Amino acid sequence: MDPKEILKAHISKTATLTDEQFDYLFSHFKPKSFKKGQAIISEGDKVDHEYFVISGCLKAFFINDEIKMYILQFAMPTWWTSDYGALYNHTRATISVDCISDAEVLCLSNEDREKICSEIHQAEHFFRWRTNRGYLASQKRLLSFMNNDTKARYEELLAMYPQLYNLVPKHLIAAYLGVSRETLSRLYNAHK
Amino acid sequence: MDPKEILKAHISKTATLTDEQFDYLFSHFKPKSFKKGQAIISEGDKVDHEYFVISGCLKAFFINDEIKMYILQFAMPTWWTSDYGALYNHTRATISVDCISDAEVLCLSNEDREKICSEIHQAEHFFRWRTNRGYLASQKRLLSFMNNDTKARYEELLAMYPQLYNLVPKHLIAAYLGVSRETLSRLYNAHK
DNA sequence: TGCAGAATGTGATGTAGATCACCTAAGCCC
DNA sequence: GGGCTTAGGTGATCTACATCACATTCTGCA
Repeated sequence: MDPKEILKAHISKTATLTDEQFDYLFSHFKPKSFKKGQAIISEGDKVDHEYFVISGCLKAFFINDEIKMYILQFAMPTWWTSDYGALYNHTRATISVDCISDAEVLCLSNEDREKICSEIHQAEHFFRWRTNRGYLASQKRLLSFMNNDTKARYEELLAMYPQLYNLVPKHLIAAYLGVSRETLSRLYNAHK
Repeated sequence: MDPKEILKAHISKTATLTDEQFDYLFSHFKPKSFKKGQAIISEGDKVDHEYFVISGCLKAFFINDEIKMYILQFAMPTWWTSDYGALYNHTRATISVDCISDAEVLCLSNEDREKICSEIHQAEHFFRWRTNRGYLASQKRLLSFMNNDTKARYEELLAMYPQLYNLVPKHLIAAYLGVSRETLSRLYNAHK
């Protein structure tokens, strides 16, 4: 399935666009390919695009002063990612994005998104719902952080994204859960 | 300042509505007053409204199996709150909302919001941006949870909302930070 | 105005998970 | 294909915070 069809199927779940409108919208996306390990956004960069994943897996992460990494999001096909804080506030990137595997993405600039949203009401509708889902997911994860211990969060993650177990090295899963790789290792070796 | 003017000032920061459009939009909001301690949404309720705070302070919270409370959000004037998960997915409330002080709010039904969004492009624009800000705040809080210890999060919270220190009992601040009230107490009594 | 319940402080003790140190196995690259 | 880097496992120790227990205000309201 080609990128255009994937995006079309994705958007048509929440918004009704005519073919002309969709073609117009799609004309603002630039396809791009990346190799495993390649950076898409690095800390300190100027950020002016967001990315829609067609294939592969990205991670959006934050590195703190003690060089510890925290993963905010794994981005799988049909997910969107970027440093949205930097993108919307026109500040430098504090969140980085790179490729866990080879990946194809569609790039959309902040400017183009805003232009399209103001020109096509249904596009604005789509982006409202997309953000909405992100907000709900983020709240849910926050609650899980407060309420559950590491083991419960690990199981929750694997129940939600079983593919991750094989696709993603364990120390990245630890960085998503916010625990040390040692603790995670002990965790799933204990109950087998 | 009356509720209508407060909402108008709030919305006009991100969207441009004509007076007629705003009047139409405003006609869908129902003002309501609550007393300190009163519940607005209780676990298990059917949720069909969201709430815009005019005065007072609300809290949105979750109670887990061990009857421990976690506060997702303090809602101050010009903030919006609800159990958005339940509201958008038409499920029963898992998040509750009640009043920390006497409060006035404007109620907007989910149905009316969607109707207005489809009728007025700029209203949809406003709600996209509102959700966006919520999403960014939620991501920031998640990062803070992973990266900072309790003391840093406590100081961050008070730096952001100095009013809270006097307005809100300490055990609620602990419930927001996700620590026990004992730990919080020891924390700010240590460094004085 | 007096008292019941809520809010807060503080000691003692238990524990999940961090950190450090070191080891093994598996990719990957010239 | 040999060496080097990255991923992963495991023991020992340390620490922030939870939990329990109880004392001490504060506060709203009968």
